[in-house]
Amino acid sequence: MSREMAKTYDPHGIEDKIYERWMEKKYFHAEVDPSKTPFTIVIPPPNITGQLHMGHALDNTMQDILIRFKRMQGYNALWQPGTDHASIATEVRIIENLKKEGIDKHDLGREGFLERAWAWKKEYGGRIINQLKKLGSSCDWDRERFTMDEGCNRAVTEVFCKMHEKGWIYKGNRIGNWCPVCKTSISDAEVLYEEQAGHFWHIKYPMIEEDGSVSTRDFLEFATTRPETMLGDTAVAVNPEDERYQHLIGRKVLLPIVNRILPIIADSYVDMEFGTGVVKITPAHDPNDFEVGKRHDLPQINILNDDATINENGGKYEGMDRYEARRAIVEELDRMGLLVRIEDHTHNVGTHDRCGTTIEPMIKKQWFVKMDELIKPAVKAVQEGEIRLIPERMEKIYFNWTDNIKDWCISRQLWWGHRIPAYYCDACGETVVAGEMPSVCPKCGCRHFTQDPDTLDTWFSSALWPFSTLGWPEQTEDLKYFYPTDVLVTGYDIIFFWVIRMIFSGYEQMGEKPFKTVLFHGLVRDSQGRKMSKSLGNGIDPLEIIDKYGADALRLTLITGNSPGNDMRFYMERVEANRNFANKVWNASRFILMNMEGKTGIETGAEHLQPVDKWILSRLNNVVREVTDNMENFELGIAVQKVYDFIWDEFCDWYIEMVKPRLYAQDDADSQNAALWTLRTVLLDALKLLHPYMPFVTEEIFCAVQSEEESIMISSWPVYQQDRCFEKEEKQIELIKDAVRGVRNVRTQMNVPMFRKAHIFVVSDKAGVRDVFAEGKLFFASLAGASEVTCQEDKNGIAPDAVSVVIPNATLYIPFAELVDIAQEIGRLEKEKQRLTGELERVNSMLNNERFMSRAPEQKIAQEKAKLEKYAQMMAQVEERLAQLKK
RNA sequence: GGGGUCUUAGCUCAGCUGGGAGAGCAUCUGCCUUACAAGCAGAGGGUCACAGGUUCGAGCCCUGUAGGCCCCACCA
Repeated sequence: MSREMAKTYDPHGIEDKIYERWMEKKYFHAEVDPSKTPFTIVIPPPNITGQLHMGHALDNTMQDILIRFKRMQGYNALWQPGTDHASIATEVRIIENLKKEGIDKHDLGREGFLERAWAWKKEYGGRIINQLKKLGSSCDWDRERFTMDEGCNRAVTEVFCKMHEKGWIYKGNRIGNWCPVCKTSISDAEVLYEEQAGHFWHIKYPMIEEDGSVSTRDFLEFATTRPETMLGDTAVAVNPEDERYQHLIGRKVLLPIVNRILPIIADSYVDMEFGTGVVKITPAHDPNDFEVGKRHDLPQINILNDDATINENGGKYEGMDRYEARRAIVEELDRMGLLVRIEDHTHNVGTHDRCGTTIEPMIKKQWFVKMDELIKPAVKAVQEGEIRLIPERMEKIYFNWTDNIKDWCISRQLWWGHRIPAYYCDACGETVVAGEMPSVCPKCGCRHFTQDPDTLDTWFSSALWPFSTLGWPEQTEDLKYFYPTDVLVTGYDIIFFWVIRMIFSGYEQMGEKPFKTVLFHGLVRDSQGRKMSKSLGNGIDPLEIIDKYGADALRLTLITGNSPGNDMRFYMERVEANRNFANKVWNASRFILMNMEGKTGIETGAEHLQPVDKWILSRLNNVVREVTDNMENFELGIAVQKVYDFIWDEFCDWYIEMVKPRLYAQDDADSQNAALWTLRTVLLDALKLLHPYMPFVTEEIFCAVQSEEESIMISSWPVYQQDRCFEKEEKQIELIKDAVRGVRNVRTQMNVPMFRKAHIFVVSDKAGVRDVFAEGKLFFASLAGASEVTCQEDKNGIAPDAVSVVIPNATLYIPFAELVDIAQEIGRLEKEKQRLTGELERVNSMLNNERFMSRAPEQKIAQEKAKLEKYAQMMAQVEERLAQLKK
């Protein structure tokens, strides 16, 4: 039955071997089965550029725990895996690589570039999948999907066309965030604001006199952080309430350098308190100014090229980089005497989250998704509890976003991604949105079209992931059966990017929520609380941890001491502690196997249970119920902590120790069988509870102990059993545990490492208590380290110098002479006496030394005198005890 | 400016709907007891940030104060 088990658990080799067997047996695979209830999780698809990091490890461990738990509970558990094309992240990486070869993406052309991209996907796309496998993830790999595979492409096109038809996708001229390096627009969510030291340039524009001439005396002063944008100014604004400027509203100023006449307008957007209360308005290069411009019907003058150099509207500055132009313009203004002063000013600058470039607000024609209607069911779902967010506070963050929702810019000027299914007639320019290139223009009959060159935001396809992976837009059996999914596990950092968009997409396309629960986790930080990042070099590679300590230890570390939505710090010490736990479980199992070896009557054990056996079974029963409850409520860390404590503390440190005398004695087969049956039963159930967290070590042991069920991962989850509830025995054993702890305390206090012989008298006026000890004599004595236990009603016959231990309803007495191994104790005391003699001599000689007494500070003398007293006292005690013992 | 969150043992953190103050690591003491020294048995260590309030009772609920972290918006 048992194979050779090493003294120390070594995950090397074992994990891979087990994972292979699971794969071969197809345990991860789920098929539609109407007789079973489905439980579905769809993986947050990792980027194909990705390498497994701690965030993935945490995210996927949580999912794997839930999936394994539900699978064991008898659900038809599907964990749908796949990867994300990660449009811009991947494109940036490929461009970097091309750069190393000295190639620009435009040299390759669109087709050539895409070829490279697909080659990249082929080479690296599978890497992270293999890394997920090392972690033990029980995904249904037969169903692996990719956001740009055929099915997902169909889903994307379908959604785009449907929503366009509905008028919810539109193309508009809007001011948006432009990255001059990536040369693409990006959504608001992709902008990171950084505080940067900059300047505040105070500039004045000359007023235009009533007669149309340029004033040489009157100027209007304002401040700006981006002086170069003045090339695109089309107005100057003041607050309509501002008394200082009331009289100027409606008059005009001259825009220097460009020599354009600008109106002075009134708009409440202007803050009277800030700066001079005057703002230059550049509708084409500032989002606020854009809005002001629309309100006042101002012209929009774009002054920048796509690479942020000045365009033809910048006159002599054409071709200059934005920052160069800034310098030059400031100089020129200074020469003209229009520069008032320069202040230092730190302000927030928007940067592109992928490349760090300062973004430039630009007016571009982009595709947008209209959000106001679309978002409604998504708000309602969370409000009404149709979708549950864990922890609950995420709802506030969720609503904070939905309440301030803006239309979603979905077009990107990139090549790697889903190309927008819009076609423009070469002859008349008519736009046709369709699943494929139209053959004839509905307007002019021309047969030549050009497809929109832009691709979609990468989150557009991710938003469809919960149903596109199940076959949508086809109405497949999988879709009907597995959708809506049950839980989504993800980090709170992508709640806006992804979670919300999946929710509204699910309602819009499927008419049904994409998942019932969203379980959020936080970031995994380093031991100093810093975000793990490549630039800091403080990232810990999960694969290295797995290699050194095993996936089980890593998984446990990520799950314990962590609660939903909170960040956690990663400590190597905790990995070690959890590796030790795996080893503990291993050794307990080894012990049980060794004792089961060659025994035949174990199955009859259930008929002869003793109180201790009932105690541990009852405790297990409670743990089963609590752990199951915790897991149903997604309290994974709490659940596994309970399993950990049960196994280590109650099962190993108490039950196994209590049962040893019965296993070693050869005279009572019934008792021994009962113990072995209980050991095996408790071990197997405990392993099952632990399996979702530590799949490998539990499987390895399970297979060694048990051959009836072929794998722990498809075994059935333990359930609470009424007939395993033994309240009376629980109380009894708790009493004995108290007694044992009490005796051990005495032993430590009296410095008696081991009793050679000790007689413990249990005195209680309650017959029931005496019976408990009488019955548990054997293991009580063994745990307390006594050779004999006597239970009696009163103190009669107990030596007067006995040491007492008080527990509820009873007092234990240990005769002093028996407690102490006299020879050993005398030896110890002699040694102590010797030491004290030495100390006393030293102190005495000090205090008798005249020079010391005259020179040492009083404090020091007092100190030494106190010592003298203390030592003398100790000496007296030692001598007294020695005398007592020698008698 | 708006919102969130945290402050519990030396360190890192659990503590669900209010009733026992906990874990891991670290520290100290004693043990090579035939499953495990990656172990066993003990011990020390906390006015649960501060101030009020609700309650028979508060780490947990309410108000305020101080400090830390995060998200959103972004004032030219």
